[in-house]
Amino acid sequence: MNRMTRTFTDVGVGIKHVAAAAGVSTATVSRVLSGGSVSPALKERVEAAVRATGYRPNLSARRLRSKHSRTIGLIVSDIRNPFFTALSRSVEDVAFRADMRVILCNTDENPEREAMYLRLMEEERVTGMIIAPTRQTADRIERLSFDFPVVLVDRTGPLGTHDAVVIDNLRATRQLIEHLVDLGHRRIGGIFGNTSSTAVERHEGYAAAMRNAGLTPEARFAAPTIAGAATELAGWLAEPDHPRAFIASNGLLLLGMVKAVRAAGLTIPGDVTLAGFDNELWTELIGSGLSVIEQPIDEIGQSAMSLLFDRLERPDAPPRKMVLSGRLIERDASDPIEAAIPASPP
Amino acid sequence: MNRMTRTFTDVGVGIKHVAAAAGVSTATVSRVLSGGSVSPALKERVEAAVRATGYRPNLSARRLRSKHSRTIGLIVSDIRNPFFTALSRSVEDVAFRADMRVILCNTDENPEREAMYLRLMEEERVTGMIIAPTRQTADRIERLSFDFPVVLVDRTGPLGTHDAVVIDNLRATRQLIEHLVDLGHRRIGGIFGNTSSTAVERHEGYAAAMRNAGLTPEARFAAPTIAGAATELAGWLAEPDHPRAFIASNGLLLLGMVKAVRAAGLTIPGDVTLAGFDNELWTELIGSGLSVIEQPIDEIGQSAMSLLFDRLERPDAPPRKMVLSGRLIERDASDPIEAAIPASPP
DNA sequence: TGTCAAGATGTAATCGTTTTCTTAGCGCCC
DNA sequence: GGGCGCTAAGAAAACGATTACATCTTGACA
Repeated sequence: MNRMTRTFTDVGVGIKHVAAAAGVSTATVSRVLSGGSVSPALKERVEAAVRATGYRPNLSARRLRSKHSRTIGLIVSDIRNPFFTALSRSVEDVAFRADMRVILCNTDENPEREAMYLRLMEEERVTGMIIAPTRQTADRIERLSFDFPVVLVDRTGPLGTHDAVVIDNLRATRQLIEHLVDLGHRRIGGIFGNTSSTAVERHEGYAAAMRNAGLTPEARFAAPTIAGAATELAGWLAEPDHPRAFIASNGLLLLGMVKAVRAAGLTIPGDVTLAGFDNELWTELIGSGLSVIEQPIDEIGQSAMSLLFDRLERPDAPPRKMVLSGRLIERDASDPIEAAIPASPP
Repeated sequence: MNRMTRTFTDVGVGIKHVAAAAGVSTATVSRVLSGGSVSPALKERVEAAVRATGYRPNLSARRLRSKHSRTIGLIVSDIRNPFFTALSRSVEDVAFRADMRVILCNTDENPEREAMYLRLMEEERVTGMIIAPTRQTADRIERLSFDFPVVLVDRTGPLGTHDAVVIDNLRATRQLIEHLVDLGHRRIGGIFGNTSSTAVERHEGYAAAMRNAGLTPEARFAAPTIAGAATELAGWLAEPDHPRAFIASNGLLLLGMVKAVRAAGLTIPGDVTLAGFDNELWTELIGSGLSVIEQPIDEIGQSAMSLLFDRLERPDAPPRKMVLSGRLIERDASDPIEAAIPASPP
């Protein structure tokens, strides 16, 4: 026990040692461990030997032989985005309960990193992969064929080759716009991410809803980060005739917008009303003037895992796209600024 | 290519196919792939064969034979806590650059889950493990010996058997208290988590700093969650003679406290001043009356990985404890309430 | 009582790599 | 020109489990 030199080169006990200790064959040990049929007597002896030797099965060997990795690859584009954090937690939780592990891959919206991680998934022979890809990579993935189920989350490609879980972005954006219109806003700017299909859809929903209401869309695009949105909105607010309401295509952008508003010395909802996606904890703190679409993140993660498991059982079933819906959380500016003012063209 | 039935049972090409395609032995292929010495001619042929066959090395087989898993186990207690999110990102980033993968383990401060994940780390034969354990598990870990380096982050045990990266909690808490005292506060309550060594240290620092200033500590403990702190503080605020300043031992608790204050119809910094740990993005939004200790999270993650790599090279060096320091970010209540009022015993 | 099926156990092949060992070839030096 | 060392390459062992297959025991049933 008190080795004077540690070496970290595993010289641990293997299944052979256990077998020897229990006086049985390795096959029997294996069967005890994986629930094969063995007599109670032997089973007990083996279990005792396992305890006595402190045996830990070597998962690499097990995987190599059994061809089951019991591993889920989770590839997210920005783990600092609370949406993906919550998603990770949800996926990890399901995996844990299914006795599977999760390899965490963070790509920072970088297609090169995505590509490397895709390759890793193949080399790991993962049981399945859950990924929120950039637009670029989504296209690639849809053209590629994998030896394991792939589930796209939050983001999809145009082809729909793989299973997917998304929310109804068009509907959600429409709700958001209608809400702002109800409040009396006529000019509503939008800042959207420039890397994801989700941002694209939300932009489309925004544009459609605006036109539907007889209003003119004013959209700008930014890197999907706090700083990206803050810079973009700061510039916008510096323009003489800027809108008094804005929406953002995700929580990070929304926070960036709040910061920009504050930095410009303006108040919410006094000067500016905001709205956007993700019911992040801090949004509640703003109090009024910041309505959001809450996404059912836990359900997204759980659904993704379900789709994945289903797919393992029916590899040839047609791909399923699961569309969940967001929930509008109204945190109104009680006294909207432009309520009485007629709409003016940009 | 257009298989009519997908099966997900890997029948992929192995190193043998590549070897055959290139007209060489598997040993040569292996050497090409891992940078052994082969003639340029063969090397080229092998690389062509790899490309042509779409060969993906089987990592399980590789690990089994080579005994290097190139895998880091990361065990955090609550991935939804932005501190751990940032830590994960940092660790993942270093791992990625070192061509290693990260297994994500979230324990929800649950010792049973921690135990299962510890076992998993052994079975995975990880290269190393980075863990933020509960107090209970920290004690266990310190008594246990592992076949791989273990680095404790954020939290430690009393024995110091393993490498660790922490911040100077006593100093940080002292800074926090001194700052509040400078602002004129005499009664400062504290809410601390009840699962981590970190919370304990911060409580000790708090108590010491208070006594040092001739003040009476008033500490309470709660589950380290938003709800935990919110409930605790709500009750506290309902008491007739409660403090007007509070500190929290982490960001989650701090947010819970903000919510409780708001829910009680009180204002920050008007009625209550808060302070605590973790410079989370939302804290800035409060503006005034909420000072925080910013932790160098990226550096913590990077240092943990460094300690781990160092340990691999010198297994027998004495354990190192790396103590980083937090930075006080003052967001003052400019006009502290009790400034002119003499201290009153609780 | 003999046959057969079913269940328990052991033997040995196997998974896909890396690595050790061997051999072949080549240049160098005395 | 023979011995020596060095490098490139292949053959085969090894990694540690699972599992196909063979063997043996036992009980049921005709």
